[in-house]
Amino acid sequence: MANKPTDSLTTPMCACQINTCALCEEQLHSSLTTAQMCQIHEKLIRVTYSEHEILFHEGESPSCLFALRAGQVKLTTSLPDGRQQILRVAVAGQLLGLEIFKGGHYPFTAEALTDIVACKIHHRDLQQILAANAGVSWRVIQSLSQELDRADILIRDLGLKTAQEKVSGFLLSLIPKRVNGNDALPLLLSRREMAEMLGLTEETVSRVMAEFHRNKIIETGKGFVRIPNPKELEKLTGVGSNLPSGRNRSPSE
Amino acid sequence: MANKPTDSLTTPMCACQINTCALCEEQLHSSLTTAQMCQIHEKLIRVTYSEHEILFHEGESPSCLFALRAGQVKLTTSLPDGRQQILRVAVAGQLLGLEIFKGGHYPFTAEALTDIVACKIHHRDLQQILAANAGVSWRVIQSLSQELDRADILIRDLGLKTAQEKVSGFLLSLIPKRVNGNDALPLLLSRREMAEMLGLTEETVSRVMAEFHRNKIIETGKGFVRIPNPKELEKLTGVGSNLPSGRNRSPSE
DNA sequence: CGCCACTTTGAGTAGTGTCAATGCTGGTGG
DNA sequence: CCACCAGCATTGACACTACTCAAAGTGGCG
Repeated sequence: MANKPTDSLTTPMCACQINTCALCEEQLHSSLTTAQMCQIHEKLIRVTYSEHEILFHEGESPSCLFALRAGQVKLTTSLPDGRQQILRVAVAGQLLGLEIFKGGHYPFTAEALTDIVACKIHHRDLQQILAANAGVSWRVIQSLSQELDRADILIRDLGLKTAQEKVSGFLLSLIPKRVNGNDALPLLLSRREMAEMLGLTEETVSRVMAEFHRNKIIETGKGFVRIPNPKELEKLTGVGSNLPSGRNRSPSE
Repeated sequence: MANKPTDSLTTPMCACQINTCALCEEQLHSSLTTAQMCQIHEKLIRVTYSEHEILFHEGESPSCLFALRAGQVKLTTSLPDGRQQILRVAVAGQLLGLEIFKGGHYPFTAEALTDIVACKIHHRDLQQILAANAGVSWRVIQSLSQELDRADILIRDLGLKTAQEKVSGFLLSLIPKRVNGNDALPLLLSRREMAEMLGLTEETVSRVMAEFHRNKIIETGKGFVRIPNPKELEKLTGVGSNLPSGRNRSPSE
């Protein structure tokens, strides 16, 4: 198995489009019959959004869950006075809106950072599917588990790190798994948005980035960053064990 | 050292203990046969821990998932230099260690804040159970969904709130749903631990608490707080729409 | 060309962290 | 029983990070 997520193989064995949706990728093929998958696909609705469009607002009554196929979505929550926090950025392959299972309202606003392709599904439809297909449940559980893990890392960084550490950690997170040293990395977030993610102000982010630039640790440009030597940045993240001056005292003697 | 797995087998309808474990409460009864439930219970191991005992350490290879039956557990992660962050406090009824489904290692340390009673289950056993019982999967999904929701709230608070707002928000979170006005609420966290949860220092927490005390907003004592008039605190949390001076500028023009 | 959004830079300061000293409390052992 | 100690909490003086306010630079687009 392990066929490419691209629509490569894609023998559309039925009216629906097998193999084209995040909810139905590799890991499900083994556990579902074709009939089951078609049944699922009947409930899926292909949708697209343009950059800056809102998928849904915080506080709205949830109806649908999304499986992102292409593009990135920014998830934000805010305090009543307008201060805004980016919770995470969802990328292709991730599920979005899983929080609705707890009932209540969407706990955040979802805004397209790029043009988006997604499959959405009514959450009661999904609930039925979950009841019938352990494989889908398993996929959902893994997805949630990973989101929670990412959330925990952000909590740690927000709680413990200095501005420098936050920014360098964020920049490092842009580097894809397969390290190809010197490429320019796309940076979809503005300074303000980076600030909203890291619990800083845009001026602080800008200053830290400028300093990194001066020190030849990064090269900046509109919509991208280049990180010639990630090791340099790692020394500044706090997770690389050495730090010049932590914001919170270290409890280790 | 750590655990004393008191495999106390007691009571009900079959050899296993129906109705006594968080994994198997009300919502499951409808969807599982007694036989199925017994099958699950066979895999569960009743364990107890004393206050301050460690259930597992960050970075350890995960073997088990826990369902908390009684007591509270503090989940912490830290940077290599020792700075420590409390991610959340798990209470009775919650599942603990769900993050292991993503594979890898425990992403946090779990330490008993009180004496603990829990059921633990090997994660491959649970995986089998999940594959066979949609009802259990559903329960796990809901639990994860709720944890994620709580994590998001902490992210928001860490990113946006001032020290005052953080502390008042934390204090309000101690009030149980069923409001019984003037009772003393148990406070299991020390000042240091509150600080580790809120991204502050213990001195700052202490000062804010002292100020609240001076202003007659709270009464403090060893191991408890009293909040005579929660409305007063709500005015200081930032979620109550009015705030004297937010730390981050409000982007709302 | 001029407008607008975004970014950068500067000067000043509020809010927290840091360091240090003291007080309080509960447990331990002589 | 009390003296001692260790851990937690409080308080003060001071330092410094990151925020605030302000102004100017940059680049895209009608």
